Amino acid sequence: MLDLKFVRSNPEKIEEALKKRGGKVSLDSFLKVEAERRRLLAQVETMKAERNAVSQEIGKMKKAGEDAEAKVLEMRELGERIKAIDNNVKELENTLEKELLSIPNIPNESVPVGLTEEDNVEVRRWGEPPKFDFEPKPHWEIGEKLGILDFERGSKVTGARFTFYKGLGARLERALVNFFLDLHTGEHGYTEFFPPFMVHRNSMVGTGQLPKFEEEAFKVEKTDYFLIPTAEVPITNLYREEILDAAEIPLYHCAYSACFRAEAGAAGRDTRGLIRQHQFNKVELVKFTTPESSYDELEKLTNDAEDVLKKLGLAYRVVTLSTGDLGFSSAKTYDLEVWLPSFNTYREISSCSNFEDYQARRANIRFRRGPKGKPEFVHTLNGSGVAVGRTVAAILENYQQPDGSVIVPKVLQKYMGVDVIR
RNA sequence: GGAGAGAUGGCCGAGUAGGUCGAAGGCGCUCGCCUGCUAAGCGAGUAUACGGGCAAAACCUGUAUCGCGGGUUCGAAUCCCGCUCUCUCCGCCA
Repeated sequence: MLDLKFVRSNPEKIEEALKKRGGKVSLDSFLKVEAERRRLLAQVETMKAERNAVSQEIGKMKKAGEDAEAKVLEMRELGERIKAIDNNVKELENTLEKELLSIPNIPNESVPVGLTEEDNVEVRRWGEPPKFDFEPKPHWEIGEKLGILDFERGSKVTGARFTFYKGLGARLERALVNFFLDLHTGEHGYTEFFPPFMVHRNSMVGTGQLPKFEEEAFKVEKTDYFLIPTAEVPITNLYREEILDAAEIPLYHCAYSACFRAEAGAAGRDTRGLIRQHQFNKVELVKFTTPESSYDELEKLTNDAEDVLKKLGLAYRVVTLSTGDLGFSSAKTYDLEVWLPSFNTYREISSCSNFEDYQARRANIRFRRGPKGKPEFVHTLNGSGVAVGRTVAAILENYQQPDGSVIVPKVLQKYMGVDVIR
């Protein structure tokens, strides 16, 4: 959410930013409503001031045994008018809040301007895509053949885009979760959390999934709970409505969670394999920082995620998302894309973003620089560290052998207990 | 799921026959004084949001906030209704 005062005084900046994102939005009506709100607010607050003063007088008069009936009647009538205007103001505020919650974040200056992912800018590459002297297979074929992935039974038991992992497949998934968490807690300084997998509506609003993208989320019937689409939601909302000490931040948190996504509008895309599931596992990195350090922290966070792929020996590249491809709440995002032989291209496996104070304002997460400091909004960041299912896909495809077996990357061998899946 | 108790400022904690309570007191914290050092002591200050004044900061001023929402009333931390959460006991359960 953007600062109302900022919107009020810089509407052209916001309109420009929205345009860069590919929307065309005018703030004219918003500003008109906002001006009306302030007009009415000033009016009703003056009336309340009078009521407070006179009510106090009435109290004194009654105590003194005087007749205050005339003033009581007067105030009764004033009260009616106050109530009417109050309702009016509340209505306008609801309208404004709804609008405000639907305005995306303003992209950072350094974000390349463009309307699609074609306009994303590659920042760097690491590693060499493997060369095969045989026709490499897609991971779903490798997995099925090895008997470690069962897509058909996933569909039978639950539905499309759900999968069973079996044997060393299940173990590989678990090994990756442990490896990711051990790496981030052991070498990168993150504190591990295990969050709830459901959150209430306000938390979803806090990180920006709601109100605009409700059709993307799974709602739990008979409750106000949603299945989390990422651990970003519970972890970022950890400190909602809190004021942190400056000495406490930056906070580095990481968490494993299952992630649930309706993938509305993705029909027909990536229908095979592990790339796009309704349920997948992910280890998420979340940071709470000061405003002045958040962009340095974004670089570090991205490096932390990259370290996972380096240690696994998977070729990847880093791209800066263009304004048009940027997520709703993000000011700047780097995507890590891992090489997938069957796609003959790089595919997203991690997304690392700086939200600046956009989520912090929605979730009301602040910090204080000192005993006399005014509360300020923190900056929040997060990134996948990394998506587990897609990593399984990448390992199966990049480490496949002519005989259909798959070599286990060195760092995973102690978790797997074997060095080859066959 | 049943019964009961509770929710007040950074923390603890007073405050119900409704009025001068944004809220006593204590702790903590900040600044100053005092004191060989430390500790102790003394004094002052110490919530947030949204408006208005101001180019802006400082500052001044108004409104709102005693879990959340609504109601009664000239006036609500105090009365009424609904909800949420916490604690205790019982039941159930991995």
